[in-house]
Amino acid sequence: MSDQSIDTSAVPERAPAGAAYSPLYQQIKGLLLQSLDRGEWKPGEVIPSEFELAARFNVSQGTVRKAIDELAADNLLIRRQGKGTFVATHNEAKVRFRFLRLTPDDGQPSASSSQLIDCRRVKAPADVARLLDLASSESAVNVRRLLSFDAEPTILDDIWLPGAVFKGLTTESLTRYRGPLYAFFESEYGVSMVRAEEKIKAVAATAAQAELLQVAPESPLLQVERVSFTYGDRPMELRRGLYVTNRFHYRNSLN
Amino acid sequence: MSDQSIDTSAVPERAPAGAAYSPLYQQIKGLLLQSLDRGEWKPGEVIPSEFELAARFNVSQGTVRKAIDELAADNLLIRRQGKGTFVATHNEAKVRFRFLRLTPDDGQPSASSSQLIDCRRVKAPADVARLLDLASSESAVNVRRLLSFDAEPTILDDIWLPGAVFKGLTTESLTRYRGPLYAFFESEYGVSMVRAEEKIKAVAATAAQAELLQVAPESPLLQVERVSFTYGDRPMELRRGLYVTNRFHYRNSLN
DNA sequence: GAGTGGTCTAGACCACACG
DNA sequence: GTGTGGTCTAGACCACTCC
Repeated sequence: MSDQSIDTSAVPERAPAGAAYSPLYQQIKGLLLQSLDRGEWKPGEVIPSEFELAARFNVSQGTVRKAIDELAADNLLIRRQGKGTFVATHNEAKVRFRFLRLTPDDGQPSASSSQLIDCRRVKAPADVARLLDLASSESAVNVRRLLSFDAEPTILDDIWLPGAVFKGLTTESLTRYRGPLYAFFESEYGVSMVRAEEKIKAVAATAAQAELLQVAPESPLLQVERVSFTYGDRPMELRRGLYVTNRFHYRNSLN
Repeated sequence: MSDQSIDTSAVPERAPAGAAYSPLYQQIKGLLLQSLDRGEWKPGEVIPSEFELAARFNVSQGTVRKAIDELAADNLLIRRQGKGTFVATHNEAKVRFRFLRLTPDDGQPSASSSQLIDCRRVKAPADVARLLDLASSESAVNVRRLLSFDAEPTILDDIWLPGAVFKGLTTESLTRYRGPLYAFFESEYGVSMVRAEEKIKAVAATAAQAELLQVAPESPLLQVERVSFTYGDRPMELRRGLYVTNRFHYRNSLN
């Protein structure tokens, strides 16, 4: 239990003159993030107990606790009293609506289905390359799909992924998978989406969009551009969605 | 410094058999919330130091600290190292954009101006009464205004307030005030907005709306319905906004 | 009962603001 | 220097889960 080989200079030095001061628990948080990033513990798995981690890093349990507290607040870890601390995953029911903010105006549940329109591999367009931090010559995967709720077409998604990371992604593998796309990315490509930024506008439907979504051309649609990030704030997905908001709305909480 | 008259049963009992268990720091948080609600400390003021509060409530400083931590995480309090803990206010620069999520597509700043269209006192319509928890016979204040950025009309707001709370509110007092509306509510009516829920849709501009916003009729607009809450989750404002999103977008972060 | 996270305490020391 | 919040520690005990 003692004499771990991790070390990294046992008791981290405090601000070596002129350097940026960083509290111990922040450093521990950084080390935990590294472990998560490199996949030492996979989504859904338990991480070592607080006392184990405290021994590994040569700090007190309370300091580890504070580091984990912050990671749990960011939804990267999930604490379960009596059981342990787990790596967050996009498979849990409570998290399913963390990224999808569109909800029915009345009542809650509705049967959803996804129809794949297209999946191709192309050189990344300039705007996509910029948002995903890709070199202009790199390849990208483009997925287009239509989501329906209660058999009503509601969301038209145009998704872009870095080709270098999502290697084996094909129409076939996508069609076979059941469940949230982000859970698919986790289990198949080890890519965990941790955070996202959205930019929302109101736009008029083009003829092609109107036909797919079964609304009148020029109908107002909610346009949602989302960039999702993995550990280390690396952009990993660009998703441009068009939402029909006749019977649905985008919900948001301001704190 | 000792022998405070607050008491409330010195050391709170732990779960008196079958009762819901509540940690000490949560109870302290509740007491602090009560003090905030009743205005013991006003927005912008310092609250007593952690040690003072610990003495008052007969708990350790660490326990008070955890209670304050949560209130600070909810943006009700603001900690300033070396100075003290302050009651949050809507006057600070960092908080100005906590509720207004509309930002220019490029660049940051822009001159904003507010034009008051209307301010009247009426019996609350059914839908407004329901959202603001008013009896159907109660009065409400309805404010309409047009916000412009760089002299371009951008936001058309339709605001509803409970008449019983906002007694002296008139066109005149509104016009006189400079700064955010929520700061005005704080200083003039002691109403602090603490949290809000928004429902967003894309809609087509009516003729009247189009004229005010100087866009073509049937133009797509972002419709944002916001309900704001004070302490104790009491709804205190209903705001229906229409945003022109040609050069602006609604930004959101998903965690 | 053993192990895990959750609460509470007490005390020491650090970083920061202000007179 | 004094007072405030911020960090870190060590130890005790509670609540929950699983065997």
